[in-house]
Amino acid sequence: MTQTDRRTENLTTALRRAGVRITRQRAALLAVLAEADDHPEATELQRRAEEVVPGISLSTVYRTLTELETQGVILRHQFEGTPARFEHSETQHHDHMIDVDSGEVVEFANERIERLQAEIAEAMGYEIVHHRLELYVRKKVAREP
Amino acid sequence: MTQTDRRTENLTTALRRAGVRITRQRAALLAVLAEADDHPEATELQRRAEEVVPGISLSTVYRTLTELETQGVILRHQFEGTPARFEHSETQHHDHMIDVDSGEVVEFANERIERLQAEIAEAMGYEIVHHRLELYVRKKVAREP
DNA sequence: GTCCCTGCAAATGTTTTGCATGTGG
DNA sequence: CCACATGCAAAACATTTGCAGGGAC
Repeated sequence: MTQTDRRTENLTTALRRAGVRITRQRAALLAVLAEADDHPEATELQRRAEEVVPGISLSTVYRTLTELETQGVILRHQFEGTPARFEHSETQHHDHMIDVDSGEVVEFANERIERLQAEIAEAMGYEIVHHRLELYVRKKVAREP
Repeated sequence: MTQTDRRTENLTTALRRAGVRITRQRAALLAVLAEADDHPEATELQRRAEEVVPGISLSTVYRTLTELETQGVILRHQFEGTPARFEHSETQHHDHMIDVDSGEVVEFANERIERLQAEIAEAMGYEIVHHRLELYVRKKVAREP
């Protein structure tokens, strides 16, 4: 049993305890999400899940993603100009850089930025519920052409 | 002549030079945008513009907003869970805090965060095209109830 | 007068929902 | 078994677009 399988198993148990039935469709999506190290959108997740559950409908994919988001299992990102993209939330908090040319998503974390954000909110009488930091970037060329 | 009027007039001239015809609809939207100190969405801008140009269509509003964004006159923000919201871009760069309870948008600027972002991108071989920092916040209560 | 712009209606793309049927626990 | 999940089709929603007529310059 791989570590990913074990993680998925624990998750499944936790979800069941939370009253979420683990159907074939949901199990497939959980597996797909656990394996994914990119940030796929709903249709891509459907495509990947179909290898296990042919005919899984897009509505079910969306309904499941919403449920998993509610349960805190996954994160939904709305980057500019694309459908929502998803990732499992078992990793450390991080923000995203999006390569505007390739669409590739790179994760990064910076403790100082996090702290500054909290301070700013605090100073204005607010507390942060969540935040969103996205850097839309382009690969640097060694020298101007 | 107010300062807002003067700004709008200069803008109009600049846009005309850029080959953008200033129709009644566009003039109305420019005026509405210049006056607005909030972050209205397209339908709200249509509502406000209708006081000057009754019957202005939503397509025209969207088309104009896209054009003005291209010309660098306005900024389009896609906050979570709402249609796009717009603001004129004549002010200093800033980021946004969104009160999740009221939907109110508060602007803030922080030079250190800006610098950190640039450094992070730089360190990973990228340059920032643009970025997006949104703090979804809640008003702090003096003491837990 | 010439293009560009407008309004309308229809299309688009993503996501949600109503309903009859299927199935996990 | 039965409450909840699914698939399908249709709706919802924000935004864009094709087209015929109108207006800025």
